[in-house]
Amino acid sequence: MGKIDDKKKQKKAALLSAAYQLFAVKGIDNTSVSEIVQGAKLAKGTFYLYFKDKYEVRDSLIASQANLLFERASRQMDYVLQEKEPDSVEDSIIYLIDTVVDQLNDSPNLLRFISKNLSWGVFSKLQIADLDNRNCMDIFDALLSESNKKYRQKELMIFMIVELVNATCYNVILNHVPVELDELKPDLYNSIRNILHQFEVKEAAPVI
Amino acid sequence: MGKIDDKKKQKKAALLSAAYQLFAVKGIDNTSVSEIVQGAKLAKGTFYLYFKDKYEVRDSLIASQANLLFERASRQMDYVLQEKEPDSVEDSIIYLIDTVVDQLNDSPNLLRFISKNLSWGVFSKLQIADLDNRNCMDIFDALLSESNKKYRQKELMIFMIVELVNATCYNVILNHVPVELDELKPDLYNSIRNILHQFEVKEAAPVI
Amino acid sequence: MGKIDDKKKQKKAALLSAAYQLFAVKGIDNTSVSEIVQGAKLAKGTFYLYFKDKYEVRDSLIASQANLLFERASRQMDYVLQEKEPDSVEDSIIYLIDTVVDQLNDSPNLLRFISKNLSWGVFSKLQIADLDNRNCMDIFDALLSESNKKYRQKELMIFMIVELVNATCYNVILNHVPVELDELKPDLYNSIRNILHQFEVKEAAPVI
Amino acid sequence: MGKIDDKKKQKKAALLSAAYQLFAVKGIDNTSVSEIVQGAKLAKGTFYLYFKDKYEVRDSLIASQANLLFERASRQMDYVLQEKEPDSVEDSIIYLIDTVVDQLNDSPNLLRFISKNLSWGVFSKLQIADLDNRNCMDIFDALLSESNKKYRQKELMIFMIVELVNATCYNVILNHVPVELDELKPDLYNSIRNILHQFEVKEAAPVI
DNA sequence: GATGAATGAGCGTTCATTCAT
DNA sequence: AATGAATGAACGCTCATTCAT
Repeated sequence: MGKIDDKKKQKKAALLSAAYQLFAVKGIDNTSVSEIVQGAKLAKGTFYLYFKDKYEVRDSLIASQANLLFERASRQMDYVLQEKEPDSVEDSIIYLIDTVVDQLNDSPNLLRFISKNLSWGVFSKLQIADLDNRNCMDIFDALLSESNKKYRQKELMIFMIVELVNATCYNVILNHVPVELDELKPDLYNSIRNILHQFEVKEAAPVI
Repeated sequence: MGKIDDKKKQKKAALLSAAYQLFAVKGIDNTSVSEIVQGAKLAKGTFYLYFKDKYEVRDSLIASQANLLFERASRQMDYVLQEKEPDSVEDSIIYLIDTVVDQLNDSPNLLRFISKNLSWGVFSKLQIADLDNRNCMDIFDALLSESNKKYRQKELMIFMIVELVNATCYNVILNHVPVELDELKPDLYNSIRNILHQFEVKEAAPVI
Repeated sequence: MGKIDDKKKQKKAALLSAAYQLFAVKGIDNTSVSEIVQGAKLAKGTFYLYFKDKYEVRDSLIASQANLLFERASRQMDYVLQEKEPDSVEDSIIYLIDTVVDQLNDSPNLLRFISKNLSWGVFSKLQIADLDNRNCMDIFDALLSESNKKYRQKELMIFMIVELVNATCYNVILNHVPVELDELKPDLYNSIRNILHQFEVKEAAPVI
Repeated sequence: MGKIDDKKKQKKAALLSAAYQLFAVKGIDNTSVSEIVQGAKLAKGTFYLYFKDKYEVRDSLIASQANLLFERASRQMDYVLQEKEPDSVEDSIIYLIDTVVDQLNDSPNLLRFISKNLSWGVFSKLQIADLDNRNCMDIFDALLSESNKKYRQKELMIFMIVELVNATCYNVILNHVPVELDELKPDLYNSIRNILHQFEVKEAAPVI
């Protein structure tokens, strides 16, 4: 019966949602299963019907939240690309990042959760469910390969960009130091453009 | 009597040292007071004579470890500057950062501890005890003011540099992904130079 | 309709069988209702349609398992007695016991379960279903009354024999200490003969 | 300071005593640490200062209780032997067993605890602290070697005797079935004598 | 000042039992 | 009749904190 399955999904979602709030605010280590079930208004035992422990909840959340993040970013990009061809691949990447940054700005919990739990090792292999099971790296790759420019060490380049965005936005959005997000953006995006240039392979001019 | 004070300092130092090792390896949340006093070979009650709780220990450690880090970096720079004038302020800054990065590479515990606990808010106001009570920002400031170039929004610039270094080194040194430190350095330092250029204020050429 | 009753019997049998395996291997206290229904491939709630709790299952199992044990022993004896008259009642009793011991040796689970759960109080009143509702004591009694010898305190005598067999076989069969079953048997059966002699009432020779 | 050590010993003793009562009456599996500390009127955490878990308590109790049992039996024997030389080694062994049986009769908890927890494997290797660290088997051995008779397979013989005593006394003392202890003793001891005879090696009469 | 035995709240986890479906 | 999701009490165990010595 669909009714029961619906209720189960609701319960699981309630647990994930409660855990997400708590993980983002207090961190995983300072969040107890008791607090999670209290937040979800369920009995303690119910938690263990759905998850092995809180770390399984975290893993589930990482996947789903990153999914949401990139899904929304991807949808946004598709919408924009319908309207107007971007001037360059760099512009596209900046636009993609800007969409992500705006999402993080709208949801500090998402930012806190992602920053605290998403290491590069996990991030780079993350599967985005609704995008043909491609991982995050593939999305960047696809964007880059549309360019007529060549890039060396693409993974290192993306790594540097992602870490720079993540680290600076964390402080700026959550603590408002040393500047506000609006003030950061121009210089952040400029730096990203510089990093892209830096990894660009200049081919020798063909000899005539 | 100094002897008693000496003993007290020794005990406090023993607690700090034991806590530092444990915090770096297991994280604060997974370190118990019992483990700290065991490591310091002191009684459990003694801990509470010196610290309110383990979070006070963490705060104390952040200050002292960052102190050590910058003190060493500063000493190293002074030593080098005696030998040879650097070609430019950019070179000096890169050199300073390189010294810090090498220290972090030599002591993963230090890196783990600093990275996880040192927010920009704390960092930017950090007092370096043995350096005329100047804070870390002042050191950069001093270096920059020696240049004949002008920089806008110095704090934002330093913030971006520090966060980029911190975030990339954390992954590269501790997890060896996506590359090894030697491979990261050239591109990391190149990016830093780019950030410096980006914040450089080009003065209008004087009209003759 | 018989079909429904059949299904019910099947389910009850499945629960008993699953419980028996688990009780014998892990002991009652370390066996959960969850494990039993899992073994029986039934839903958790179904258990409570057939039994109040696992202790009722145990009681039910004791009866049925002891039943099986003695039924098989009895069948075996009947079969043998058809062939050849035993030399003496002692021989018959030893033969009966040997049959039981061999069954226990073939099924350590049965031994473990019986030994841990079958007290003398329960055993001595145990009804054997297919044997005219006679209890175990009656079987011994019948055997003994076929003899031309007289025995005093028959119940005490049987008690001592049963306890000696049970206790020694438990250790020897399950733990193989201090000897193996083959090495135990001659001395065990010899001791039983001695116990039988010991309880034999020597009647005064009739005066002529 | 002795005072603190005294208090510690008192606490450990209180825990052992409370556990002993509970283990004997309810069995180990149905006894919780909570109940033990409640019985000892201590806090839950205190339990874990003295024992790893309840199984360590059990092991400690087995050793100490068996020690007490045999120490008392041994003392009693020494006392009696001062008065009068026993007529034979068989008499000595029967006397030793009788002393043990009387102790078990006086303390049903001891009997219940010993019977439920002391397997032959454990028993046969049990070290008696105050008896030159000899184990239980050694005591029997020593008694037997004082005889001018020879016995084969001494371990098997003692095993059969111990198991017979243990099994019969458990039912008779605790459940008063099928007879009372006074009624059991003559036949039990007679059986033991028979077992001893049975294992006695009759040496061939020297040929003249 | 220093100790470490003692505490008890709170953790993660299990499980007998209930009950809506 | 049969199910299995849900419950919450109770488990074993840890640990920050206190306090008599």
